[in-house]
Amino acid sequence: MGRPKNTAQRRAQIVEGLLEVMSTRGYEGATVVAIAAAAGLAPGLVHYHFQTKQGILVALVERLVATAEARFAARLDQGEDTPRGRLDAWIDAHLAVGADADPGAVAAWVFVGAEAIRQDEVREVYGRAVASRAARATELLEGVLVSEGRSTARVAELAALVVAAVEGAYQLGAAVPEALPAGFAAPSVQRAVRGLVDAEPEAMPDEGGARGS
Amino acid sequence: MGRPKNTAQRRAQIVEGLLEVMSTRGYEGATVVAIAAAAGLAPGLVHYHFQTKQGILVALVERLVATAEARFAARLDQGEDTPRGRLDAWIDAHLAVGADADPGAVAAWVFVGAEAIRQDEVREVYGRAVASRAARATELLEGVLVSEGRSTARVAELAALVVAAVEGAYQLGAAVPEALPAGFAAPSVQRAVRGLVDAEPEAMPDEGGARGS
Amino acid sequence: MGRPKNTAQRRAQIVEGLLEVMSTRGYEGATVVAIAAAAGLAPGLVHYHFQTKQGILVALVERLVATAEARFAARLDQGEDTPRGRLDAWIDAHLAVGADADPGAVAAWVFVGAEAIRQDEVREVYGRAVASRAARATELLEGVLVSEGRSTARVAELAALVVAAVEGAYQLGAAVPEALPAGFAAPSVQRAVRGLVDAEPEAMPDEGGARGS
Amino acid sequence: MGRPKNTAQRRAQIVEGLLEVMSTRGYEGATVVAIAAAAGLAPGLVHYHFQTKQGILVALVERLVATAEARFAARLDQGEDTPRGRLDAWIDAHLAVGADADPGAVAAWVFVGAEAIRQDEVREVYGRAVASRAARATELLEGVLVSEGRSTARVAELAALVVAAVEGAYQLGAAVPEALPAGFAAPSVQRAVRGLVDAEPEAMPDEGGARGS
DNA sequence: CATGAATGAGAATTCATTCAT
DNA sequence: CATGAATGAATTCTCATTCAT
Repeated sequence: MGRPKNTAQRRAQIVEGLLEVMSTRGYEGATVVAIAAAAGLAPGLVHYHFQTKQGILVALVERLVATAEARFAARLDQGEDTPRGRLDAWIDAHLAVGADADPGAVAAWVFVGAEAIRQDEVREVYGRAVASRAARATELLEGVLVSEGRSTARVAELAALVVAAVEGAYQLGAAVPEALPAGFAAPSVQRAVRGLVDAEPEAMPDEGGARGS
Repeated sequence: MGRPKNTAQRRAQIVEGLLEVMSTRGYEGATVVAIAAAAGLAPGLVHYHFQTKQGILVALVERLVATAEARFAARLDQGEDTPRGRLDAWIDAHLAVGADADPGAVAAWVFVGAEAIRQDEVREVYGRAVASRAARATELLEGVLVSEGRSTARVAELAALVVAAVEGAYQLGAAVPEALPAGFAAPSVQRAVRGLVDAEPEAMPDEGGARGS
Repeated sequence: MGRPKNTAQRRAQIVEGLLEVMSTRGYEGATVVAIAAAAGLAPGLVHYHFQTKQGILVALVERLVATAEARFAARLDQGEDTPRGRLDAWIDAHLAVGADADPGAVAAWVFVGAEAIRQDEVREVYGRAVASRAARATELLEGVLVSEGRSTARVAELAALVVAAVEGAYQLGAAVPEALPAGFAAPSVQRAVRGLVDAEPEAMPDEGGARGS
Repeated sequence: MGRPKNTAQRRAQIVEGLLEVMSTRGYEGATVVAIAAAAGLAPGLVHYHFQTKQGILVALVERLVATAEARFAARLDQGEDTPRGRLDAWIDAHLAVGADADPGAVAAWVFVGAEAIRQDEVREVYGRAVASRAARATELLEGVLVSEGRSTARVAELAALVVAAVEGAYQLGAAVPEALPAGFAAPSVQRAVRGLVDAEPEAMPDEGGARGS
């Protein structure tokens, strides 16, 4: 009785519409009418499924985070299951330009980052995404450091650096891709991380023992 | 006879007004009326000195670039005049949070980066700024690599990484500063760069000889 | 399901609003707010149905042309069906001040003519209107000339003169009606056209024969 | 003592500036800054010599009228001194496209005519110009009619028709010159007037006698 | 749920006019 | 007289949101 709800699908459609429009026009430039058109829906429907435009943006952040995590999971399944392999998979998931790359998503993410400065609700969800990403990077880096007998004292700092480099690569890639050297992407950062890990001092017996045993 | 021109001063005032407003409200949120108010001017005057709002943004990019370069120059004068000292001065000029730090400028720069995706004229001037920054980073890194007998083969890649990390640090610092570990800034990156340099292979006799002799 | 479209009706309303306001205030003086008020609509609605104000003007030109043609058709139905009767009907349709006269439309048409000098799109549609009017005048004059055994060599020139006189009468009638002698209008021009036709030389046997037999 | 006044020259310069700008952009489009630029003056000077922009328009009307009258006077000096010669000279002065023709002035005059509908002060001076033109046309036509022994009963109507045709030719010539047949101008109207004169009935003995004695 | 019209508060930009120098 | 900056009201156009159908 009654028609089956299709709310979830409609919401997803609208979020994709925002992603599409926002990747070239930014958040302010993504009018509700344009979002609806990109989603193939009538404008009025947008506000039936989302109370405000900001709500779509929040949903988009979650969608972008989920996609990146899915990419990581997919790469984990294919790659070597070593600490370094896992870290490389994570970097690759975030920077690769392979088949599942999405330049539009990169641009959209940059706009999300800018909106996070202005809108509290966006800041919150963006902050959670960054924090979760940093936590994952920390965990993966720690695995590598421990497995190579290095000190983990500075792991948070290293993770922050990696996350910052990823965000910065998004920004540059979206705005001025020609400014990046040809082939700059995952391999560059993977190599760099290797250098950073090697630069860490060896672990104190205690430290290594505490975690490794 | 006649009234003296004061365009240069007024333009500077207006640019500062945009910087002030934009650092918290973004570019779209920086209305001409708000800019004028921040500059202490009548709204109509803004368009007497700038044809369009975009023109103010372009002028702001130039102002931000010039300020960063002045900070670098100032640090060069105080620091050690060694390849590493110069590189550290550059990083410090771009990431330090000292007396001449300007959090507003950081946020504004992030918004500039986002606008560069949408507006061709902004992309152009932003692209020039990034390219010049990358060129400077390349030059300084090359100095360090050569002085330490390392290969310069990957210097462009390293420079891009450093520039990306700086942009990313701006983004994170402006939007979610609490996500960065306490004290994350210039020293972190300086340390990391040291690690990256050390990770580079030793220069081939030819290469090193050509430069080192 | 869904809300029915009413664009055609709203557009017509808005065009009438422009006609009303423009007839006394001109095109520049017809602000979108004034047009909306005259149409009994909210200002924002105007730009929902027309992308630009110029678009309303173009639609108005079409409306004015259509009205004049309808007046001509109506007079054709009532009058004698002779070449001269048709020509007189046309002149009357364009210059009469009877029950279906519209002084506002005359003033609006003058403003349209002025805008045609400045705006390409208006020039285009105004040019089409003038050309079609001239073509009709040519056709009707030719009918009269042939039926009276006159040469049609100068028919284009005569038609241009008649069209110019009509445009000029609009201009004078709208701006300085007191400058026109009492009763100046259709009858004057009809009489004058009669004189012009009579002043044409008789048709060459060939010419007359081809058409007149 | 003191510098010599150059007010008259400056006013003339400004009027020419308005003429130049207005001929392509219309009256509203002729901003004070643009007028000043066309006149080679500083914007502030304009309002020193004219209280309002409308004042410049009024002066322009006078300038255009004076120019046309000067053209007529010049042609009178060269042509035959017969009633028909004088009438032809007048038509030629108003419609010729010879060396002293000024397409810009024609367009400007059309804009003046439109402004006359909206602005009382312009209507007044435009009305005077039209009335004086009609009076002159009446006088010249009357001369021809009398000299050819025609009734002058309808002279006012004929004069109005000629003046209307001239205004209409300005309108069409300025907006859609391609709509006029090649060579349409003074000769066409001169020929037409000849036809109109011939179509007038012969004068009653009284009428002719009253004026001719 | 869906459609598309309606609202009204701004947004950037323009500009005649004024005025300090 | 001359210069060019300053003012502020008005203009077109945009758009998130609401709502009738």
